[in-house]
Amino acid sequence: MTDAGARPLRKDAEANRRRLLQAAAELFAERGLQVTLNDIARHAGVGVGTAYRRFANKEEVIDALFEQRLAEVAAIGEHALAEPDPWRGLVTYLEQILQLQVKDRGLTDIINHPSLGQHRVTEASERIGPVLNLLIERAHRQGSLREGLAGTDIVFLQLALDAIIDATRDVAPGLYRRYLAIFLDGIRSEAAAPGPLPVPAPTEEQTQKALSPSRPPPGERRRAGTDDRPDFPAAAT
Amino acid sequence: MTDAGARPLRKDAEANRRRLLQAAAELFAERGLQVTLNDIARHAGVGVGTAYRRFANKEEVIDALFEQRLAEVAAIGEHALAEPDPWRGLVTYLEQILQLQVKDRGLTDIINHPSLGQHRVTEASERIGPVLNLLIERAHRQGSLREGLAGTDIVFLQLALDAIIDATRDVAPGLYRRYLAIFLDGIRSEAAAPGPLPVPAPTEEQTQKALSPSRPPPGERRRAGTDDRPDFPAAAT
DNA sequence: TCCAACCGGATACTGTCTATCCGCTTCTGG
DNA sequence: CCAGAAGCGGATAGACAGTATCCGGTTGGA
Repeated sequence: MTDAGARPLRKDAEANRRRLLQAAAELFAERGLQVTLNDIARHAGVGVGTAYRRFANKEEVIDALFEQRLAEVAAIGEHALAEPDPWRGLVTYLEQILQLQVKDRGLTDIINHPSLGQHRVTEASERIGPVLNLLIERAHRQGSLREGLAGTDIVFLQLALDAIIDATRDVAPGLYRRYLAIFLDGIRSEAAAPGPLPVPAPTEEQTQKALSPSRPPPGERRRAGTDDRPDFPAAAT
Repeated sequence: MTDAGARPLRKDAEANRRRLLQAAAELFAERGLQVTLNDIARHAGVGVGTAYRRFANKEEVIDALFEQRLAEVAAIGEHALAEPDPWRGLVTYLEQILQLQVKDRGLTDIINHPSLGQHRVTEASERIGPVLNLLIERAHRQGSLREGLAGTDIVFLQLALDAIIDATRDVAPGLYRRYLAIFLDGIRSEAAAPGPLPVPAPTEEQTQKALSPSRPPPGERRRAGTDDRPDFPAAAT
């Protein structure tokens, strides 16, 4: 469903389309979904007009990329399901998903503030919800999972960790693993003697920084001309 | 520091000032810090001009209220410190802070997206940081706290829980307690056999709703005339 | 009684993002 | 090789949201 359109675009047009998608992926990952279609165009090194001719609006761009992301997530789920040890499967799932989110701010956006997500949230949960439930069920059968824990719990646990990821991405990108470990210990059935945590505790300075708006959270202010680097030579013209 | 100004305001002016502060507190709690000074004025039943004559901008209003909130939080800290059992003290602290946040969206805003907080974050952490450290230290001496856990960890744990609170405030206001329990179990030293969780797992429907932007997260759209209910009769005029 | 202090709220500004338009350029098939 | 359809760039119009001011009219209190 990627590009099997009705009648083929002209060669340059198709190239620009890909260029835009690529730029959008990068920008979404880097800054989140709030980037402008104009931003994307500039980053892709094409005119705004071109962007709007290819995609009616940002929504369409997101849609075009969303499938990919969703597939990735689903793949992680399958992969986790393939893991012979159920508990390890669950852990792997969380680790991988979260790692993906560290690198892709846009993905986190869809999950946390689905302002642009709407129907996509539904789609996502229909796709990965079942996998999650399987993962949980398996772990329950193994007896490794705390009584009463449901698939939906994982979603909220992920949401919680996301907040940490978001706050620390630029300050201490791996810190979330510390709290993931804590979570996991709170989630397993037989409470093994809690081992050492994987990451050292954040310093007070890191903590401060993580809570400070110096990063570009919602409305970043980038100096002009910093992002209009057309990484690729323009197509036509 | 509340109102001991240089020379007293005229009676009506002072009344309006209080009215504005009151309105601001309500609105911040209900909708977060993103409300407009105009919103506040309308909610207070006074003109915008009046609002701007009393406070140069929203910042000033926040400042005027921030001290109160901070004091509340600090009080919770002290209170927790007074608790004879260190572990219970820590738990109490978290429970009470979080409960406060459920009711006050603005408080959460300052912590999570301090776009308007800045220096306030510093102030806050200077004020409650030490208390937190004492709380932790005490628990460590008791031996009830997991090795290596620091005061800063609590901040991030709180941040994580905040995300859940924010997402579920309107759908399942108490749900966060379920995850608090999980957290706590991941944080204590001797892993007691994990008891039942305090709140049932969220249904899939609740989960969906929590992730849906039907609530007013950043840019709510309220129908006109819904909020311009001057709860109090206007002062002068 | 008088006037400095105050009030309301229309409105001018500002900044941000969306989306279109149109003159020029480039592909492509006959 | 050439015509003209398809495409291109980017200035700019428009929509909106939030900020802040101004000024004619009102009020408190010495």
